[in-house]
Amino acid sequence: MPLDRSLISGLPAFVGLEAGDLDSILAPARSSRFAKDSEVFAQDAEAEHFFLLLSGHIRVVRTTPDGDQMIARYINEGELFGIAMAMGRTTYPASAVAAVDCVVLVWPNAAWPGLQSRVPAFGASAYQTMGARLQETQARVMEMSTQQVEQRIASAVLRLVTQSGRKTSEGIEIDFPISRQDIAEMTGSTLHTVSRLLSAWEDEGIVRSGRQKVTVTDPHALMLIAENRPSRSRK
Amino acid sequence: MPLDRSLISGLPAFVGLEAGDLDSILAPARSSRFAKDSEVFAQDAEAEHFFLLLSGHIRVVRTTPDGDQMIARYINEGELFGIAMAMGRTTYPASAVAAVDCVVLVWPNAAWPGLQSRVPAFGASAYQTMGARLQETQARVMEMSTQQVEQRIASAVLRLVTQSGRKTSEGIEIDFPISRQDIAEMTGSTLHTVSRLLSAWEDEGIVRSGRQKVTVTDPHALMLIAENRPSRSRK
DNA sequence: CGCTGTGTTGAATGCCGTCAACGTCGGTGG
DNA sequence: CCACCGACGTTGACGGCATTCAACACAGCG
Repeated sequence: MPLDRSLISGLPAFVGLEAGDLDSILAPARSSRFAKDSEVFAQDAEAEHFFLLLSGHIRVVRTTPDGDQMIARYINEGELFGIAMAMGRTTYPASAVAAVDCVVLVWPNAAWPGLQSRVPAFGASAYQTMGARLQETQARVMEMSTQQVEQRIASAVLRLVTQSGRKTSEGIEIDFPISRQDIAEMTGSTLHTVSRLLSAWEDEGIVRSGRQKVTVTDPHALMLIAENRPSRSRK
Repeated sequence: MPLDRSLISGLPAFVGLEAGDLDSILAPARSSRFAKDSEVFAQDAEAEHFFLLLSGHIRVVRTTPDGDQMIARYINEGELFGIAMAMGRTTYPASAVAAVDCVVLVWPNAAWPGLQSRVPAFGASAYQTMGARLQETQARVMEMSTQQVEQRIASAVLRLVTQSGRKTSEGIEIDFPISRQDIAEMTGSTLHTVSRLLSAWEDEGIVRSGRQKVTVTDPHALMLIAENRPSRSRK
């Protein structure tokens, strides 16, 4: 049974496309479910598909030859990922793991050239995604070069709540389970340092956090920390 | 007088293109010279052109709001740069400065859509470039997260000599003037640390370096350092 | 009811940035 | 030609930030 075009018609990447275009895009795709903690694709594996996240959250992880891990990014609903082909690669540069139960659209790589010529806006969208990621990544290099750990962690938490936040009665909560270790791997730090800082922020009333859970109650204060502009009453 | 297609016919980005395609590419371009230390474009300026480096070396520099600088990359001969448009940007995310006297081809942004549809290989080449840079940048984030300063600096020097090296009687020399400060800004370090390490390596016979100049005499030893596999006779 | 994954907190170590002083090279102008 | 000056480079001493090491607490699950 073919996929319904309502699946993707609302996505920012595809606004303004006609029904026929949407059908062309969906024709070679199938949808697939991934349970929490299962792997969508593995680093260095032959890239045979590309993906779009319909629902859930996905963690993109890179591992060094000697076993160190880092989280390259989190994928949000509606984003393309695993587009190795658009980057001119034949293998995936990282692994993708479902942070929660996920539903994704999967295309075989072979569909890429046809899609790109038939629906140019689709190719453009992929390149747009790539450009955005290049910018983010460069901003991250800059952060790592010039900022201290506390500022980097504050920035990372802020990015997470703005990109994947959910409003609750207490503040804005990160929408998926995330451990101290995860935040450490995003910021080039250690779970110990992250734990200490989150505890300190909790004492100051900026965040509330628990097991695999972080809620920001005072985003403005966090922003000041991220920009290294100490508010009054900080050491 | 129109530009001659021999200017670009030998570039890896354009191999296999027909004469007509090359002429189409060159038609909207003009060539321009930039003296050493002059600025090709400025960070945050409106992006009105994109560029290809015909000869020389260009330093791409990002500056933070509070004045910290870092070197995002060096552009080598034959590479596209300043392709903000392909990334969906309207301003340049960094400044570009001639590291030596340079000759560049300059296209107005307005030429982009036409070129891309008339010579699809040209657009593909730009996206290829963008993909390569995304990979490099991600590798750099990884490096900064997991490696110590000595390894990062060793990697940076190795990249410089492999991408922009020139063989001399003593070893492979970086082909343009580069200071300790420059290397520090590439690695998120300080000129002091860079100086100390280069001195130490010189004592071990791995490099020879002088004013704005670095020559690697034992690339293999440097590689061992970059991978943190200490050779014998290192502390 | 133990076991595993997660989180907290204290103490010690060490890398590397910061501060400081000096040396050296190359260009420039008198 | 020489004196001066600024940019670049070197080296030592010190100290702070964050990792490392260690021990414990707590939750969820089989």
